[in-house]
Amino acid sequence: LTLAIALSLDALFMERKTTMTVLKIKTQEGTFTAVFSECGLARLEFPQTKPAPSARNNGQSAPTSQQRRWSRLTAAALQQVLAGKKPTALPPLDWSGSTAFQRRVWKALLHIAPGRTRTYLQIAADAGNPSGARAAGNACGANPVPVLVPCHRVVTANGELGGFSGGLEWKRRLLAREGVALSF
DNA sequence: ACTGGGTAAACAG
DNA sequence: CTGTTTACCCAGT
Repeated sequence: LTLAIALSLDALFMERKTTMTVLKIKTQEGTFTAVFSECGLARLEFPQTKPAPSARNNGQSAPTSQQRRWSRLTAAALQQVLAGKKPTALPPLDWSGSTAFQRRVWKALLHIAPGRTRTYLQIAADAGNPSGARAAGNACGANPVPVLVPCHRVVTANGELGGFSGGLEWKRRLLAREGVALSF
């Protein structure tokens, strides 16, 4: 019963899936891939070391002028965070499809200043669930816009690094840029 | 250093 | 709804 309802809702969502445009963003650290919807930046991918996995740069619709503007905002913000600074502006973020808990977690991440860290437990509390540290970790792992939404500033309560969707090397590098002393 | 119980959220079936 | 999987935490060995 509930399964059937879930399936039909899913079908509805699939039906109104918006077209995404994919743009490359060059930095000193490599070429990032940004995916824009009509609502804003939906995803940011780290430079791909190996092949070209984002298979679809081909059949995309041309970026709107708005999306080109968002792309410039994204590029500028990216440079600033990579330099260890707080970005002066962010593009609008498309968090559609995420849960309320995830959005609360991601919003809390935006309040962590460069050079500061916060634990999964603290983020869970920020998001309104003090016993949800593990769930907060899951939400961080599902963050579609790493770097700009600084999930790399979240570490474990016992002083370890925790995980990182883009690979722990990136997490270490980003924290080092911000002057965070790493003891691992 | 390791283990086990507690805990929450997303997901597949 | 049940089971499985986590980027966790804490108190015991």
